[in-house]
Amino acid sequence: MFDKVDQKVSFPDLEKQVLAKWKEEGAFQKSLELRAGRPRFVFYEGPPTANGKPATHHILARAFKDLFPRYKTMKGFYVERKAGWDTHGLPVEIEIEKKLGISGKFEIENEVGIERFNQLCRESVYEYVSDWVVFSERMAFWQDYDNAYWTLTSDYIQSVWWAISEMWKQGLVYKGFRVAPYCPRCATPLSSHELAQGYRDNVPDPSVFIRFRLKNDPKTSILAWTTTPWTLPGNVALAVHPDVEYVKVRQGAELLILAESRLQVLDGDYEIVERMKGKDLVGLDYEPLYPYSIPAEGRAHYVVDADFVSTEEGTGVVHTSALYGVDDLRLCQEKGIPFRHTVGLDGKFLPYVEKFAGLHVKEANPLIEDDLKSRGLLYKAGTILHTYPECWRCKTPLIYYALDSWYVRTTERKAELMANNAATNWVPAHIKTGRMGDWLENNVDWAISRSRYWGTPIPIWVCEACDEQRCVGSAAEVGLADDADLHRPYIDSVTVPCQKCGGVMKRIPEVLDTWFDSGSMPFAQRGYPRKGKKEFEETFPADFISEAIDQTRGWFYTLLAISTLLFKQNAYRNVICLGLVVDPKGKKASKSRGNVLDPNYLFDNFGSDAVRWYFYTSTQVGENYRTGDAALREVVQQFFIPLWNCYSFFVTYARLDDFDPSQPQVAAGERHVLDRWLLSRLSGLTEAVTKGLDGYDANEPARRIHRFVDELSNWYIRRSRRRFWKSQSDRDKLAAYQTLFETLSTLSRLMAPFVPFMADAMYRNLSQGRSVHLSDFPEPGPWHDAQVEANMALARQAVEAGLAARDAARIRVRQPLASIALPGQPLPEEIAAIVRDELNVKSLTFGAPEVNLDTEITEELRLEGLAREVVRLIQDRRKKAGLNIEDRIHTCVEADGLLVRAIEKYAEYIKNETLSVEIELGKGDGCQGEQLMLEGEQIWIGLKRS
RNA sequence: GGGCCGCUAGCUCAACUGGCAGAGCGCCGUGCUGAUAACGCGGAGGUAGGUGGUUCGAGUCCACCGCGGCCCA
Repeated sequence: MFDKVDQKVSFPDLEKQVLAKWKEEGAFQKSLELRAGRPRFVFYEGPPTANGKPATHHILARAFKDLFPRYKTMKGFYVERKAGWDTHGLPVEIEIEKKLGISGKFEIENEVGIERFNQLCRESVYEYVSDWVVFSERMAFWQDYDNAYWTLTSDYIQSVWWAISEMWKQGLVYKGFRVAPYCPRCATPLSSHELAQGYRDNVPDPSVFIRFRLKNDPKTSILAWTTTPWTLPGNVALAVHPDVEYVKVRQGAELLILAESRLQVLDGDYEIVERMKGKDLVGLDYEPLYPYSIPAEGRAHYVVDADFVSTEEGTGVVHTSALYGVDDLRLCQEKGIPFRHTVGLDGKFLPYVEKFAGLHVKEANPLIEDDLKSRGLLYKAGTILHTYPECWRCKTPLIYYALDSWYVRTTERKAELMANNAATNWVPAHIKTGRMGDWLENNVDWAISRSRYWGTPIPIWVCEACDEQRCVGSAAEVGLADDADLHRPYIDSVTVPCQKCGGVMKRIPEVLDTWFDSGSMPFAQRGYPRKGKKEFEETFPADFISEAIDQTRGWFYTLLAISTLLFKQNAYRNVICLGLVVDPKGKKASKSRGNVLDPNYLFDNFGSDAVRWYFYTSTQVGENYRTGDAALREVVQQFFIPLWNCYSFFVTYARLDDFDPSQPQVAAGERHVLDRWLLSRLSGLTEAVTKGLDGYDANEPARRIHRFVDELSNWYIRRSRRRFWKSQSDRDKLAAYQTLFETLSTLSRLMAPFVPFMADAMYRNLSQGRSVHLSDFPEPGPWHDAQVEANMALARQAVEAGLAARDAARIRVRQPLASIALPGQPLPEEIAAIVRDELNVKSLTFGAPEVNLDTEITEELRLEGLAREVVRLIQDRRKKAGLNIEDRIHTCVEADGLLVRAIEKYAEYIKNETLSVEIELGKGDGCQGEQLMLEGEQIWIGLKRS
């Protein structure tokens, strides 16, 4: 016997009940035990940073992360789901700086101390973990939180160390320069994350045009433009675009070279004397502005070609200063141009830049202009307003500045990276060759070091005496216990003897890019290679990962890079790359805009299944989600309520009739055509959902399920209602129950990976309390019947045409008519009967050239129509009186003329339809009733429970 | 500045390889209802972001431009 189902249900409440049951039963654990020893399906959790609260976009990623493991579990795989927490990095540090009311390295090191600072960072990452667990459980994201990996543990850090040491052994780790936005006041580089917080519009800056005199022809100058005169003492080259048109122009006594499309920057008249391509200029030597910028050896101060040169502004010639621009540095490295710093970490010119030594770069700007002007090298100067980054802490304008940095030489393995990417299944597919492929195509060496505190310390020790370098791969190698805290500042004081000269080796001060931590998780989550060798080998690479598109250059890349370098393959075979959650207008959610959706609000108002379903169905994967109340309300109204009503309809009648699902099945061939049709559709649905999920497509399967529920509700159940309702229990009724039971049972299993709560609530009641998540995913039943499906489609078209014809004739459907003729081929009688019933006509013929409805209402038809009206009124009263569906009643009717004749003639019909034991003419004793109008005549209808 | 994605009805989104522009919501009219906070039928609502091109034929392919988003610089 099925439990009673409330037709009015609160989905959020329902979910909480199911959640409680899961906890009580240990459902997740059971689902794992059920598949123990079975082939694995490997999922990797991309660890969220644990020091912030979960937000709505986390529902999106977790919805997809949960879907496929659930599906594969039902398909018989063992799907371990190890949770993970990303615990290091700048966001954590910044939060602590805010809490302490400090900012910058000076205050951290000298006022707080690294020890206390890192202790606070460590504490802060635990702060939100319980929020995350509650959030994830609330949305049915099943994960093993008890065995989560934490990137801050010694085991994890040692695995990461091992990874770096392996790269070191391959000669892939080196020290070089890295240009970053740099705050000279705070003496620290800023991450892109910090940079994004501090752009300011309309910042005034100098705009200067400089003559670079050609060595072999001092009358001719190349004209270059810059907004940072302070970088001019560091000039080492001029860059031109090889394919752009340049011109040499005469102005008075001098000749100037610039891009033809930039001639507008010249003051006064000019005469073009020569044209050339950028590539024709390449190799020309020019007189250096200053003698400071290069070491003694190597060739500098000549024209080079560069693709990044644009002709949108300036002169089409880019002054290149090596250490003060990202492109500049890359170009000089590519071309082998030597360089050295002219400016120190304090933002002041170095002593050997004699003219400007000790001056801050901003102070030096006008002096440099003056100096060049006095030497005749300044063509013109002015001021421009542009958008320029400033330090989010102290509002100091940032400069781009090259710092020492440690790199991994990923460019050396670019071909392998691209091959491994090409072998990976990306969903959507365009990411592979598009965003990801493009990123790899333009791969630059990975800058892995950060001059910060709360991170995995880089395990490189350098000899103070002889500069010998050593990279270690475990704590033991530097004499530490396995469980030692390997963070700063403790690790900073660990020294090792130099094997080369016997001197003292000290660790470099940097910590590791946090992305290196998370990219190491395939092995570091096991503590590999010191531990977990077997587990790692069994679970590498992952079958499936999923995150949002912003991870292309984040986790998706670092997993690929690290695995390619260490294991010569990608760490994942299939990846779903999700779009972003935006507001209903397509704008990114942000606190300042006030358009952030609170996940708990969504869970409480719509239920987490509804939010999940919305993410699966609303748009193609990879697109953005315009998420708001209206979209979720629609999901509930369009899908969840109709589905629930199908289910509650079944349970209501199955209880009344004591339906027993274990009875012998009525053979499919003996069942009503509606049953055969529905089962055929169900079989097709099962096939399509399976195929879709096997291909990592959630969208099409979910949309198909939605369409199926619509057909189930608005065609099968609507047309089958009377079969469940009728009082005699015959084989047809049994077949209807068996069909609907099979359908709901299969449907709940098909839906289980998508909407785990709803599916479990349904399936449990249909299966004596067994969780749907412990069941097998359905296989398509042997019911496929293309003919029945085709005929039913024709029948629905026929109904559509017939109802339109009735509407055009202004005859309501309740009024029976004699006949209708429709175009097309005849349908089998069992299906034609459905059409007749739906159209309420006595006879249906096919083959007419157009729809032909017999609109004549004979007296006999009229009486029958009135009888149906009376039935409707009685039913309406039953409902209003709050009677149960199965209650028998005593009905009293008072009317005249045609109405009485209709009631008398169709008394049996009316009694049968309304469960009236008796129809009494007149206002009988105890009947609650009211006076009504029917077809222009008075009628009094009353009833009482019999 | 570069790359990728998107732009189709008032809103949210469909349409396998080029072949008569669709659905849901909303709106108007109407019908139906003892499963449904529903449902049916009809209707209004589209220069498919813009401009060119390829083609017998373009929402679909190509080029350029615009707007939105993400990433990189």
